[in-house]
Amino acid sequence: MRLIEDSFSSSDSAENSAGTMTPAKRRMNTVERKRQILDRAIQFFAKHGMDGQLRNLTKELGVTHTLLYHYFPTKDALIQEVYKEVFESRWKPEWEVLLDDERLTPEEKFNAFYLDYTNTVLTYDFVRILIFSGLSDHSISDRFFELLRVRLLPRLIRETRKYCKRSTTSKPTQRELEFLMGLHGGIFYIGMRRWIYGQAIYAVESPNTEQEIIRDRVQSYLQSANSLFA
Amino acid sequence: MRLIEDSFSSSDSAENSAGTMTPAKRRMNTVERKRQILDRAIQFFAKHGMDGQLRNLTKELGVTHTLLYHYFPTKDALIQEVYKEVFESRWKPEWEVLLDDERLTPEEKFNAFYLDYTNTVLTYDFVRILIFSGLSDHSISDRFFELLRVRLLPRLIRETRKYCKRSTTSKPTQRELEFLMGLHGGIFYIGMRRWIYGQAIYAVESPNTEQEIIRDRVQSYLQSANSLFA
DNA sequence: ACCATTATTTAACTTTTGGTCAATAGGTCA
DNA sequence: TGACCTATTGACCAAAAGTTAAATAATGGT
Repeated sequence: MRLIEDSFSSSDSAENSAGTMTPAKRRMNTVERKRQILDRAIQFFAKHGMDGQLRNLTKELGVTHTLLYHYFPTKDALIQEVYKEVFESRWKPEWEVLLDDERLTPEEKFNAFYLDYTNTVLTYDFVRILIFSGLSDHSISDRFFELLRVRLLPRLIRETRKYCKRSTTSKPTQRELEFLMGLHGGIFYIGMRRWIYGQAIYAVESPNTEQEIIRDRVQSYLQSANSLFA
Repeated sequence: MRLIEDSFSSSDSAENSAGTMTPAKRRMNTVERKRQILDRAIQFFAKHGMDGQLRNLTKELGVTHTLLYHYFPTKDALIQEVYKEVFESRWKPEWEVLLDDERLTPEEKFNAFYLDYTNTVLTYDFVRILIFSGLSDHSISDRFFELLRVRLLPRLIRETRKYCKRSTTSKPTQRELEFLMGLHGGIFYIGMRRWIYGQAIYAVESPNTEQEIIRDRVQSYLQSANSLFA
């Protein structure tokens, strides 16, 4: 009796994000279920932090919390997989290709890159999990910044210098890097406001506003770099 | 026996932040102890988040966790006081005075303000607690941004317009505000890198670097505003 | 249709943690 | 010194939360 009630009240078909109405498969195959758990865990931990309770997470899945231990040895193991997933899936190698493209001007590169960066990195999941990570251990935030430092910043500095018609051979100075971080931080702050502080910023009604904002800032950055580092 | 050991091993004199070596007063007066608890709670929650355990907090104080309930009715009450303390003690009304000062140029105002803002707001306690708050309920982060929105941004926009020799009467446009948020966010990001991601940025060896960084960015912002909103 | 496999659940254990309360003891004042 | 006040503690509780192990029931292959 209780069994039957439960399997109805908390089955997938009800919870299933209003619309896709899958017929509440009783038993999933391993890989599919694991995927499902991981996806949901990303959203869940992004929302509640890594202290979120497994029982609440599995409730969203319509499953008992003990089922998790069939797929992940421990909560921490699950969290590590969440980190890995969020972290590794978001970095686009294309960015490096884009920034190395000979046919584009520095300005075009900056604009294209930051627009795409905003859309792929500055998402709910990524921003929040990155910051949750930073607040506790620095496990992923460190790795992420390492990517930034090695793959991205040198290229952006190089393009900045190209724009200013300066030599691109010498090592970036601290001052150049800090000035660049002003632009970069200002753009990351867009994600902060949106996903941490819950601000609307610019509404859905104007999708190209974002592009304008970035264009303004990039232009400002490049022009000022030109006069600062002349 | 156990009693005696405990009162030695975890007494104040040991934990007492290496240096001030007070002789481990057995019994404090109410107001003094409350102050002490609150101060420690701020550091503690800033470090571990609001989910930090009371037993760990009081261990740092060399006191049983039940003592907290002598001073605060509940954990949440303590947290509210922490919020209030951190939040209310950091906002300086002088900032508004400074920005309204007739004798300073816009550039001087921006530089002076953001330098002081960096030093008072971008501290370990403040940045982390603000973000912890933003990640859960938005209780303080909302209030803080309200201050920003009402007391600060209009003044900064006004000064920006003055710098550009434009009329300061009309309401700030979305574009102006967003451009300003680029500067503001870039500066807040300094605190993020330092206190969330644990980056060194510029080391202690060069204390005036911070001033240079801000100066560069402010100058960039104002000059670009001039050309963007001409 | 039956059996082996394994996804899933149920029940139970353990530790953690916010909170209560009566008992203890440090400090002060007469 | 003795008595009162109250800061502080120790024992305890109940709910929360991670983890385990055995029982159950889909599913797929023969």
